[in-house]
Amino acid sequence: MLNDLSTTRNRIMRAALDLVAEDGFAAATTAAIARKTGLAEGTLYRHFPSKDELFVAVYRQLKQEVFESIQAETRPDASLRDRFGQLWLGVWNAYLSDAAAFTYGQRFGESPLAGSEGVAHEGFYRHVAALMSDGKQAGLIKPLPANVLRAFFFPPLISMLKQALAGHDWAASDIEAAIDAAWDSWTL
Amino acid sequence: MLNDLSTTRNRIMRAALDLVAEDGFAAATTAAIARKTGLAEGTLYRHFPSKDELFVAVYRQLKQEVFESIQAETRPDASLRDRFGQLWLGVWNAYLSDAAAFTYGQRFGESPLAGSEGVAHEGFYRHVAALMSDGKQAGLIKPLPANVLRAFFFPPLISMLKQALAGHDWAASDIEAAIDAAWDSWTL
DNA sequence: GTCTATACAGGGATAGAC
DNA sequence: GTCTATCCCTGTATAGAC
Repeated sequence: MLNDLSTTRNRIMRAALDLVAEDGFAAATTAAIARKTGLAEGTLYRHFPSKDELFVAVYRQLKQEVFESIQAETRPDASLRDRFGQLWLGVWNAYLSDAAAFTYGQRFGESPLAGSEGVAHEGFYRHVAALMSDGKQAGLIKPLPANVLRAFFFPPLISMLKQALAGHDWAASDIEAAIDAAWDSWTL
Repeated sequence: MLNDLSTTRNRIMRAALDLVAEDGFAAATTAAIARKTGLAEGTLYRHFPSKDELFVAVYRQLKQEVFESIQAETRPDASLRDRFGQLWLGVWNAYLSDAAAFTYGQRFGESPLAGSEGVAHEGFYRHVAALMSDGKQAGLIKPLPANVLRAFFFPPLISMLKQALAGHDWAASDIEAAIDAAWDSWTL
């Protein structure tokens, strides 16, 4: 995620992301970002109007790239259960490949900057919504509100990701079991 | 939570909690805390050695009070399913009664200050562990690692709480359904 | 125990030369 | 586009009187 460092703008964004992931927003000062990129502080303001807007731009880019990465791993013609598993693993793999990006997302989400910003990508919600609606129509999935079902999909996944990125080495069987448990929470 | 305002120390802690909940850690400056309590900035340092230690003290107090509140709502002699539901509702009610305390906990958890600090109360984990172990022995609950099962208990609950405190009005049936879904994710 | 006053550092942001 | 220099503000923390 955010791995194209060919432009100065992108290098600034990546530096901001890494600093926030390492030591939080308080540590991601303009001085620190300038030092990490090798630029002067003044130069940052040629690329972003303010520090806050830089942080928001990073978050938007992050959401977009995670969404694209997940799209690539998903086959819409598979069975419901397989689509469910593919989506779960799509999110899992996307974030597992970039711990700093994951931590940035978590911290941004709890920061006041998140207020105006949507938490997840639009297309992403549509993706999950389609899965739920197909499953309800097939009589497989509980007729519950979308936000109840979502609460049993993403949050447990995020919780396990946090542990993975904190050093926990999940067994493949645990991953499978987690997908099963999520599926059990959704189905009749 | 943190509602005993009889001492200056407690009033400082509550002010810090409220400020962080309202606008994040960056807004909880010594000046803001002093203003909110009606004290002088210098006085804060007669009660806490540093601002960081104040924040940590608030978090510890919070964990302790949530734990006690949950203990009060739990009957150890009930059925497994009932104990499960009581625990779920215990956490739910504890945080629902104090939105600011909940938000403080979330923000603290994503801040670098959380690094050294345990996320949950010790007695709390023991409580959940007993539930799981009894359930596995009874052949009711899946023989999965504790951290997998926990991922399907607290994170969905927290997710629904966040929505509730953001203004969403959950139907009683949704709460019941959520507890059922969590139970389904745990059981064979 | 609480106040006033202040030291000191570090933060975001801008001006203007190159 | 980038750098240097600098402004101005705000933040934490301390000293010392009351």
